[in-house]
Amino acid sequence: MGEQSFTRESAPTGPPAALTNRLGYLLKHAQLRLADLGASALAPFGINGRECAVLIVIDDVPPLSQLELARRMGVDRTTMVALIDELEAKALVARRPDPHDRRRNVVGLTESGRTTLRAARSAHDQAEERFLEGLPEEDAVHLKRILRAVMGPVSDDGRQERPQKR
Amino acid sequence: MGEQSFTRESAPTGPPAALTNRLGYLLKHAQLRLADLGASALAPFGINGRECAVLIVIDDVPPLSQLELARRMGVDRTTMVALIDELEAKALVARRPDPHDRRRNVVGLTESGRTTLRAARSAHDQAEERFLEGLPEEDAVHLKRILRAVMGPVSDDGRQERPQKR
DNA sequence: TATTGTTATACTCTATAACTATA
DNA sequence: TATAGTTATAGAGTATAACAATA
Repeated sequence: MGEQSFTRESAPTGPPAALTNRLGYLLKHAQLRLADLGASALAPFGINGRECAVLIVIDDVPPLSQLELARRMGVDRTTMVALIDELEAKALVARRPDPHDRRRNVVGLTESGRTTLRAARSAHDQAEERFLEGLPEEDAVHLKRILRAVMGPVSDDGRQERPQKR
Repeated sequence: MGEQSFTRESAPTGPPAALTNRLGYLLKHAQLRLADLGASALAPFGINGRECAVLIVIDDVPPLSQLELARRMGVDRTTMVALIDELEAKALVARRPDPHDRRRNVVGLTESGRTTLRAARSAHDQAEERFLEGLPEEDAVHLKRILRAVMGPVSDDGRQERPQKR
């Protein structure tokens, strides 16, 4: 690992306040910390945050092809192929050729996928609670509201109206 | 580019609310958006966010070796070598061998580095304002305060007391 | 023997281009 | 001719291991 020994006078000093007080630094590291907690929470289920997100989308919307799924999530279709490969190898999703258009694969959750998603979601929610622990209840609500506001107007189906990346 | 044509009935629909309402999603995409704005703001100065962060740390703390710099920023020393290489090629920083310990390189800002940092910092601050525009003044303050709170107690010199990553 | 800077290497993540099969 | 899925390849970004110079 990092194996920092700190044998000299140099204590494990972090970045200066000039850096850590910047909004960009705070956002990035808050995100990293939550992602870390989330990854630990999901690990027992053999999935990572990204795979969990795919499961959520598949679960939430009507049956979609890989390409539609990729567009929804803002990743390109080659990335989606690998993602579905992984999830199919874990037997959490299944590809079915669309009988109406044999070029397309419709992707759906398996029974195991549904139960895994339910449990994973709950574990991830607990991680989120740990992330927020120590905050006054109202601050947790504030945080989500403010983040939604800076992300710009979002239509009913969750579509962002500002250009999104990734 | 993405060249998504949407020739069919499928409008450019985004991820469903089941995903976009999660704190992890909001944090990640807020961070991506600010990073994007920041990158655009810094581009005219020929540096990226990470390089700007290095300049800030070099500017803010007493003269440090590459290794100390790397520790401060939570990157490993091989990454710091490449980072300093870049910044030195742009004549923004200079390596000086430490006369007291000839294994070490003390890194400092050049005159050009100082003026560039000043201008870049100001441009980046403006990007941050654009990111927050549309938010009530108090929400912007809330956001920073809440993020600082979830990041855990931070000592005077900016050192985090919880384990940090990256 | 340990530490600093360096280089070479590998690994992850993602994007681009090209191929196939279908339409 | 265009589209969906796939594969191969290349590019960032970052981590690990090994090496030279110095302590």
